[in-house]
Amino acid sequence: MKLVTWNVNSLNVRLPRLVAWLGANAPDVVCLQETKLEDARFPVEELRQAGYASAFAGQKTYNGVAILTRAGLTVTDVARGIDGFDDAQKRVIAATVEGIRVVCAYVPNGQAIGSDKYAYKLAWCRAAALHLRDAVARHPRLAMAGDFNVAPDDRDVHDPALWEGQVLCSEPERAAFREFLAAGLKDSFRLFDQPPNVFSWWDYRQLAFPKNHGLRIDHILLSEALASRCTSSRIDRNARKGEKPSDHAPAIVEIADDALR
DNA sequence: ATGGCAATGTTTCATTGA
Repeated sequence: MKLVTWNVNSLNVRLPRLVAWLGANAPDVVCLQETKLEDARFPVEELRQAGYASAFAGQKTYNGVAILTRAGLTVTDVARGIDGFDDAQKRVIAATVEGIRVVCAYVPNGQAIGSDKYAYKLAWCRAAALHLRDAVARHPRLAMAGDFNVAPDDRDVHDPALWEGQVLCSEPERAAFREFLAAGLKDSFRLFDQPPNVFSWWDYRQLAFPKNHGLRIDHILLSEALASRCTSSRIDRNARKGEKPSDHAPAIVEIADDALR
């Protein structure tokens, strides 16, 4: 199974790029963030023609998440939001695909240390980690994929001194990320030897992408049962190139078929 | 010290993102 997460920064704008990428990469499951579309405007038919079924939870302008599954895969138990956490923002959708629980998450950005949005981010992460513990207990084969808006450690930052203590890199955010791992998950990217300076997001400004001034903030976390059967984890930097890219690149894992069902 | 860029709707600017 090939599982992907991609913050598309507006599905309306990025649909042609997404459809082209699906055709070239043939993933089985795709977690999307920042669709920025109300459910009534979700491009169900266009994606169906591209060979994918859609489950989604969206809103106008901000946020919005979706899980796409290759036609023919069995999808059950679609759930939206975090149990016990009342949140108007559409940031979580989960579904069971071929026996694997897939949680698609768009963690709040946090804006600035000490801001209301930063407090919301930390509260959101606490609630999500709590919920995750139950979810992993119920679903031994679980993948949490999304835009975590946290660079877990300095290897994930192009200039750690510049970013030290800043939002996306602050210690409370990194501790929140470790709480996700403590729920019983592994950062799939670090299951493998990786080259240095691999990132998933680059600012649109200041030629950040050509200079590779990026952060690795998009992650696929795997429960033990899936981590042990994961054969690769990488980021498709090429998807950040060309006209009208998202500022994020997709992260991709492959899981051996014997982990399914 | 600050803005740089992109997307959206409140649209010819303000807000948000990261």
